[in-house]
Amino acid sequence: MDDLTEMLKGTLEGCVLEIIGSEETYGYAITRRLNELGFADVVEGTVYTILLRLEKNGLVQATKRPSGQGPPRKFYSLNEAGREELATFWAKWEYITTRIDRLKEGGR
Amino acid sequence: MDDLTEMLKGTLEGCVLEIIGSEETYGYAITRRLNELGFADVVEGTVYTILLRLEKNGLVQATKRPSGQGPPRKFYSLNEAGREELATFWAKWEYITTRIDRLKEGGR
DNA sequence: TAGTGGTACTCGGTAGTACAAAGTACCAAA
DNA sequence: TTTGGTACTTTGTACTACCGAGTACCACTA
Repeated sequence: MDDLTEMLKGTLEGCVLEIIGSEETYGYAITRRLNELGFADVVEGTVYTILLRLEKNGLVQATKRPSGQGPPRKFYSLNEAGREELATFWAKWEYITTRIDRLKEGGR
Repeated sequence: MDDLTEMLKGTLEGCVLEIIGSEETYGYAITRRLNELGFADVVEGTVYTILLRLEKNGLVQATKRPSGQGPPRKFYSLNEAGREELATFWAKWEYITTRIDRLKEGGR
């Protein structure tokens, strides 16, 4: 699938939140997860900028831990604000997809 | 529904293409249509910038016609390139929504 | 022991998009 | 004559994903 970047704007951050919400994890693994989900062109730089933004906005908590196979990993988990943000993300997603699908069906 | 702007990036252009594709129409009416579809905060400025972009990229054809109740209207219709772009838009949309819904279901 | 490749994070700059804001202009009705 | 609805344009801004380059740790191997 060719260039999806514009369409991913605003949704990729939510995807990262969802991944973190389901399991405490770190940037490199999140990138791999997104790639295997089908977002093949998402690169590390993108994920890290999202993670730094989430941290700056106080939606996640970060802990650095040694890795055993490379440099130390920075593990992220959602805090209360992050869980709320995730919920509103899914609400928005639901809202938009229903409207657009309605439009697609020639709907009113 | 509060601020959807970031999530609409990349999709709004496709919505406009779809609207034009189903009926030759003009900017002001497209804005109203989007608003009644549920995209309440989309304003005229946004739609006009999209229309100018579509025109610049050679995806639509524009014709100015007198209105009878205001200044002349600029009617848009899709050309062949526009119809192709619309098709790839829906393909991308399908692709992304299935992946994200899969992620949402905790899926893999 | 030097080199290679996989793991892991950071940072500065760029392009694209929706939006805000202000302006222009036409017309009908109060 | 002023208001309000219709209709388009233009300039500037904020936000986001991406690119590219850099740093650094570790295991394996020739």
